[in-house]
Amino acid sequence: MAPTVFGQANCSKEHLTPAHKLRKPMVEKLRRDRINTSIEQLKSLLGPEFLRQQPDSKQEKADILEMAVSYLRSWQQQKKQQQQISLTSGLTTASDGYSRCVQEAVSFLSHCQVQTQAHRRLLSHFQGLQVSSRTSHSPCSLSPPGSPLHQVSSSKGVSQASCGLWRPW
DNA sequence: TCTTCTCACCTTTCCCTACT
DNA sequence: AGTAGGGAAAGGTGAGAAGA
Repeated sequence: MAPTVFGQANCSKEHLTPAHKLRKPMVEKLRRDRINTSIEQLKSLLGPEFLRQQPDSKQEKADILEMAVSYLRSWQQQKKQQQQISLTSGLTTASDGYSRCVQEAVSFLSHCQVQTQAHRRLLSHFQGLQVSSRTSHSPCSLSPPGSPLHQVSSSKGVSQASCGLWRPW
């Protein structure tokens, strides 16, 4: 699998330590894995949407990215329309919508019969969010801990994710 | 200045399809 | 059935940007 062409590139490579030469492919592989994992996640998020439009086609990475772009575009348009509507009705901001989501989740979990440890932790987590959302309405409260963005932005190497980018889909 | 990360390019491998 | 051709993905590498 190793490329067979080496040529003049070797000359400028002399200064690299053997450790560095060994590590580079691994680092690059990890990077590609991150890209592929994210594309896979994107694919699973877009899955139903994608299959509805292209039922028989093979899902290539480029297709997934294109679908994500078009989906985000339509989502933004939808969001604009919803903002128009919410201005005329009670809801004024996205954080109102988020608070209502948390409220719904707490209500649902409270009425559930199954009381596993995960269930209880989830419930107390959402209850905590209810309290904090009442006290602070910063834009970052739109990106709850545990949301995809929160997990990604806290991981090493992904620095671009800002708190305003979380999409509730 | 050194290290780390990212991008772009190239080669190789795998898989699918059309053709004989 | 098998083989050639093409596309997609994986993998390796150099170069340059960015950060410590």
